[in-house]
Amino acid sequence: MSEQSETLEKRFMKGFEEAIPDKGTRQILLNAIEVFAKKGLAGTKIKDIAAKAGFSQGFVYNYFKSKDDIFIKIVDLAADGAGNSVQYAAEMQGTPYEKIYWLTEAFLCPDSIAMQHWRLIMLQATTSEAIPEEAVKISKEKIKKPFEHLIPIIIEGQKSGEFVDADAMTLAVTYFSIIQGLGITRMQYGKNIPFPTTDMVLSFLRKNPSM
Amino acid sequence: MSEQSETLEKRFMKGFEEAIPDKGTRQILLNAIEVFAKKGLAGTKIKDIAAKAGFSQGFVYNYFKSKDDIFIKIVDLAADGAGNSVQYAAEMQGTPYEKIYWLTEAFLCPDSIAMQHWRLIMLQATTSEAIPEEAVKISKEKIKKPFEHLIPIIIEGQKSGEFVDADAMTLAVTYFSIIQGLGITRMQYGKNIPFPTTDMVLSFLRKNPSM
DNA sequence: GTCTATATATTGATAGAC
DNA sequence: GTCTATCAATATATAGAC
Repeated sequence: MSEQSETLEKRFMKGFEEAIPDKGTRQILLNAIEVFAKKGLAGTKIKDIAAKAGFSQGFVYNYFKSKDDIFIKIVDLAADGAGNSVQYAAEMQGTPYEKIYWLTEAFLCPDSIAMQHWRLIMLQATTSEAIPEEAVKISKEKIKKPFEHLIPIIIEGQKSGEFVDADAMTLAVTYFSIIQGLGITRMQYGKNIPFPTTDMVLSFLRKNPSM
Repeated sequence: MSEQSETLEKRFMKGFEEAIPDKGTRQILLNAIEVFAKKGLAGTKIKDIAAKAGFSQGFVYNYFKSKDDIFIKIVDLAADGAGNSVQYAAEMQGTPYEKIYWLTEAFLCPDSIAMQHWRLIMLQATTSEAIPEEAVKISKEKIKKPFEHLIPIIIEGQKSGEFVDADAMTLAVTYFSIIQGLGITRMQYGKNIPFPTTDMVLSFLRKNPSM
């Protein structure tokens, strides 16, 4: 499991470095992700980000023209990351269940703190009203991609008889909702809380769950 | 379903009126709940709350001594509300599955916008670092009650053979995580998104799901 | 009771020093 | 390149007017 989710982490970081060539910009973004996730957009002060990145407050403005700008960029990257993860799973070798199993473990891996941070930021972008319009627009647009890649996997599993015959979109919504909820629980209570097995998480999807 | 969840709503409001006898204080709190849920603590300005409640900005300070104070009070009420809901389900007549079925419908009822607002505020209280210490303390303390009331239901269902034989605490964590995730999805996409049936939501819990 | 006006503090963003 | 100093804007909380 850890080997596989390292692959996903690496994939994330590789895409990140390609999208953001400049090292200083990356340094600010990486630190801003964590602060935004923990304090929210309005609760985050430029000083917090700067301090965490090891810069002075004013220096941040050499890289970004505003706090909103940093946030929008992160929402953009996070939305891409979610879509790419599912696409990666869709293109794997294996049965539909194996693909979703792998994806689930990658999403919920307790060592992928970064993944939970991305998700909390996407959560703000989709539930908060105190968010720049462009961030809302981006997240609405890019949220489609995970669904577009997950639904074919679900349909394939239904054809092979592995998965229940409910509406595929409903199952996809359910899947991402459950992932979201469990991811938040991970953030709240950390590593050592009783946590369901991946098989248990996915039992809503399977015709004959093995448990 | 709607009849039953009205009961839960009524229960919420009744407890609320008992806890907050003063009408003006309630008026501010009820409006603050919605604004805090949508904008977060830091993103909410006293002016927003005052405007929504139909007061001037300064007038709010006749009822509360600070913004943090309002937030802390709401966290306290929300945490109680969650615990009371599960307690109410535990004390119902019926099989364990019927109790959890009813609770799930009450939690996820698309007309209970208030319920989703409480949950978003509890989410802030448990994931954000930009939150008054007392709110954190209260939520940590009161989060135990829902578990204390849910676990006996689960164990009862396991004894009767309705539920799977996994660790009861793990099942409870899974249950609340799923509720949390689905509740957020409801907030994000509203009423008209494809949504799982309650039976589907609870299939992780049942030995022989009927679907 | 409720509002208006204001003092005080915080912070986002700029510009100039080193 | 990076920081310090500062301006301008916004918000909290208070206090006094009606």
